[in-house]
Formats: sequence, structure tokens, C-alpha cells
Amino acid sequence: MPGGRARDAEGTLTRTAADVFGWRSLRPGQLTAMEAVLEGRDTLVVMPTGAGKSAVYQVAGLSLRGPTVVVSPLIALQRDQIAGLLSHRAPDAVAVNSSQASGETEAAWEAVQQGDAAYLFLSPEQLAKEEVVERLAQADPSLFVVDEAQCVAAWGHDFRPDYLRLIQVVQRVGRPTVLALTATAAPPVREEIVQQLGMEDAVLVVAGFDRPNITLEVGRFMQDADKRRAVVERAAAEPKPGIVYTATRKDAEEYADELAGLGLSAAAYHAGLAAGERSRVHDAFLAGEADVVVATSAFGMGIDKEDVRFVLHASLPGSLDAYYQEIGRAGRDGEPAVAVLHYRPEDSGLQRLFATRTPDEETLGEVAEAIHDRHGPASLDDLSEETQLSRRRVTAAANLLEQAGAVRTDDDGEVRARPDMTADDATERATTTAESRKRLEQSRLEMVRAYAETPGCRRRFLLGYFGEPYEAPCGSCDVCCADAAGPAGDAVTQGVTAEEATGAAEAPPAHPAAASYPTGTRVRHVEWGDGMVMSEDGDRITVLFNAMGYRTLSLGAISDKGLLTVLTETAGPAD
DNA sequence: CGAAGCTAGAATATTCTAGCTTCGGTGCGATATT
Repeated sequence: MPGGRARDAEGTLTRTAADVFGWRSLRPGQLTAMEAVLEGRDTLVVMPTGAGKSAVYQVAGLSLRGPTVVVSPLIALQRDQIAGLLSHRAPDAVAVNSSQASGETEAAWEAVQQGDAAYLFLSPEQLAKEEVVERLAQADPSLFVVDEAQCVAAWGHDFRPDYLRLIQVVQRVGRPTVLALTATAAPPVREEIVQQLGMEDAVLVVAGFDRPNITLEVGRFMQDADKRRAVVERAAAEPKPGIVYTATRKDAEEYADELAGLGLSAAAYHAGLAAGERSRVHDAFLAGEADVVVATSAFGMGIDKEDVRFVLHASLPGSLDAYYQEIGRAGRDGEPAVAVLHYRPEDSGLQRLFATRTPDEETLGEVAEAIHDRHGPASLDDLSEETQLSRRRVTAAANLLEQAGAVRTDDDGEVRARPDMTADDATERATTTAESRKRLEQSRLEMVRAYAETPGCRRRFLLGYFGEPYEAPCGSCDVCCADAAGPAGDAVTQGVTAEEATGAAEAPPAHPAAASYPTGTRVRHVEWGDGMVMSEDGDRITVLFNAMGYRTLSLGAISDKGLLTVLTETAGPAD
């Protein structure tokens, strides 16, 4: 009797939540996700920070036999999570990472093995080690949690390539249920998380993205000096506390100095600072002792502060996913907050550089050759030694080769060449894969520019990017406000030309062809191949092409020239 | 891709400029020194 079982599950979960954690009720999204996990379904949860994502595995994990493994990107986050669990009557939680003494690590494994610890926290790099995977397999985990799962898509391709090898780890530790948690992920990113983690028939739990108390603004500048002045003035004028994001460490220092010079309590935060200074700034901000933190993207994960009143960007971010994540740190208390993007068109140069740093053909060739010369399985460590390339570069190259179908990883986590392919073929295919990856990243950046330059409602644009239809005007973005105030009402749009500031907030009238291409439709373009409609904006649609990335198309042009056909074949399981 | 820093040579004895090179963001873990 499924209904009865579901009620039992709900009863068990709410009882555990109350008895162990002291939570008197669970939110609908939390309960849905927990129930799915208890049924053994792979689950992706997309919920804003503060909505209780961690509760999903904390509670559900206790209703399953065996330990819960939590993959977490930052050791500091692992500590926070463990401290949170220890403050409740939950069973013990332990971590295995490089910051602890070997005795402590031994004790952690012992506790997991004995069943004394219900939760084990690890980084993806730990899971790249043979010994760690073996010990974990012995512990027979029932639930494999990937926290901050946007890291899979954002970091897996280059910065932390072990994120893309978790799929093998899941298989090797007995294929536990996979639960992925993230605060921000547009539909293509969700799809990538599901695919890269090998989640099957995944249940998707998505909370709404709109944060109506955050006012959205964009300021466009031609001169660097004008932009800098606007950022500083704005940071000084807005109610505190707030965060200013910069693209470089140097900018973070300079803005912080300038704000401090105005008498504000301002501090810089970036990865180049000594650990002690970083935690001092972090703690001061959380404690309400700092007015403004000026930071690179290093400042973010683990910042759970309710009363942040503004998030200013002094340059373009690399993607709207990153942007929404960063501005989402404002106004968590529901009180008014503001997010202002300041930019110059030249800003995109740096982000373009970051976006196009995939392994080059030479590296791919060296790794492909080393794998082929083995005539058998090769560990990434051995390949690193043989090629004299760093472990990270070898892993990134191996991931690309694997994605291109040119090598495969076996059950021991070792890679093998495909017998029917030469090293040169493998290199060529991986290079092609790398190139389409670059195009995708560049098109993500183009979407940031499109947001910055949209003549329509910014909220509608952002929510559309995240797959949420929204009826403009929102009444709380610069475009909608300028529209309401008429041509003279440019008080909130610094550095924007009058023409831009008075653009209509409402979407242009829908083109008659719009009905043929609703969001989610699979389409084929004569030149760019297959893709999916991501959003529509009156007379234009944005399509994410598999090989080309995001492209915005005019409905008039495509229907006149018959450029885009709808694929009748239905998509696979909704994921 | 774009900005900043460096160097060589020009115009004039210290400053300027053109042209070249370098650098730029996220963290883990392991290793080498105190």
C-alpha cells in the first residue's frame, strides 16, 4: 500500500526531525526530497541558502542503514556542517581531510566502520585516492551527498577535475543513492549535474528563484575611472553591511583601501591573503563588525548572514549562475536589499580568458599517448609521473578524453584506451570536445552581457535564464523604475544613456511564431545543430545548442528563412 | 582579451613613449622547512 508507506515515511521523518533536531515542522520541499531519498531515488535539490537543504540529508540519512557520505568542496564548510550536527542530538559526524592529524583520520574511519558516526565529510580530492575509496566501500554507505553541487559543473572541467570523477566513485562504493544539493542552477546546469554524477531517473526538487526584495540595477560605463567612482560612491551611500565583488585581487585591495579612506570599516578578501587574515575578515563580517567586504569570488560559500543590504559588482561575473549565487547573499532576512552590476564592455576580456582555459591539444595529445602506450589500465598518478604533467592537468585531460568517448575508466578507477582508436584519433576527438566546451563557456558570458544590456525587465530576464516564467514589469529593477518614472526618472541608473534607461520594461509583443517554440522544445538549426529552447522574450528566443552554447535568435528571421525546426522525437526522462 | 609593468631608445640629461612581456580566480593535498 504505497499511500500507507508514504505516510509511514513522513511520520518517521517528521519524528526524527523533531526528536533529534528539534524542528517542529518540515517544509514541503524538504519533505518531498527526504521521501524520495528514502525510496532510494537519486534526487537533485535546488533551494536557496537558508531554506534547509542540509536538513534533507541530515534527517533522511538517519532513517537509512549505513553511513551518509557528504562531499563538500571546502574544509571550512565541512567543519561548519559537523559543528551544526554536534549541536543537536544527532549521532557523531566526522571528516577525513588533509588538515587533520593522521590519528584523527584513523579515529574517524574507525567511528564510521563501527557505526558510531552516521556522517562522513570528504572533499572530491580525497575520493580520488584509492585507499579512501576502498575504506569507504567497506563502510557500505547508503547515501552519497554532493553538497554545493554547482561545483560539479563550475569547477569540474578545470579547476577541480576530481568533481567529474565522482561518478566512478559512486559505482565503486556500492552505488548508494545520490543526493545533489545546490542553491543556484539553471536548467542546463541541473542537467549537467545529473549527467556528470550518473544520477538515474532523478527526482528534481526546485524551489522558486525569485527574490523580490532584491532590487536589480545595472550601470554601464565607458571610462574605468567613472565606473570606479560609481562603485565607491554606491558602497558608501547604501545601508550597511554589504559586499563588493571584484574580478581581481588587486581591485579588491584598492577598493577596500579607498572605502577605508572614507572612514568605513572595509576589508579586502581574496585567496591571496594569509589564512589568519581571511578568517579574521570572514568572522568580522558575520559578527556585524565590518561595513563592507570587498572580495573576489573566493568570498561566498558558507556566508550565512541574513542582513546583507547590498551586493555590488565592480566588473562582469563569468556567468549568470555565478552572478545569481553572489547577489543571492543579499537580503536573506526578506528586508529590502540591492544588487548593482557595474561594468564596462572591456570587462568581459578577463572572463573570456578564464572561460577558454581548457587543456590544449598538446596536453591532450601527451595524455592520450601515455594512455595508449600502456596497453592496459593506467592510474592517473602513473600518468602524471610519466607525462611530467600535474595531477590536475592529467585529470582534466583524462576527463575530456573520456567525455569524447576516447578512453574509459574501469571499475578500479583506472583509465584505458579504446582499442579501436589511435592516440591521434583520441586527441582529435577530445580537442573537438574541448572546443565546444569553450564555446559554451563563452556563450554563458554572452548571457551575462545580454542581461546587462537587456532593454526589458531585468528580473524577467534573470528568472527566464533559470527557467522560471515571469510577468514583467517587476517594479523593482532599474528598467521598470525608469519606465514608470518616465524619461526624466534616471535617478537610479548611473552611467546609463537616456536611451537605454527609458527602454520599455514590458516584453515586446510576442511574435506569432513564438507558440511553436515553447521553453523546453528540442530544436535543430540548419547551421548550429541540435539544441533546446531556454527562454523566450517576445520576438526572440534563446536556444542552448549542444555544440555552440547559448544563441539568441530573432523569431522573424528564423521563420522567414526556415532555419529552425522542432524535433518531434521526445526528450528522455525529465531531468 | 586587456591592463600594467618593463625596457630600450628618442629627445635632451631626466622624462617620455612605443613596443614588448607578463599577468590575471576559485581549493584541495602533499612536501619541504622551521
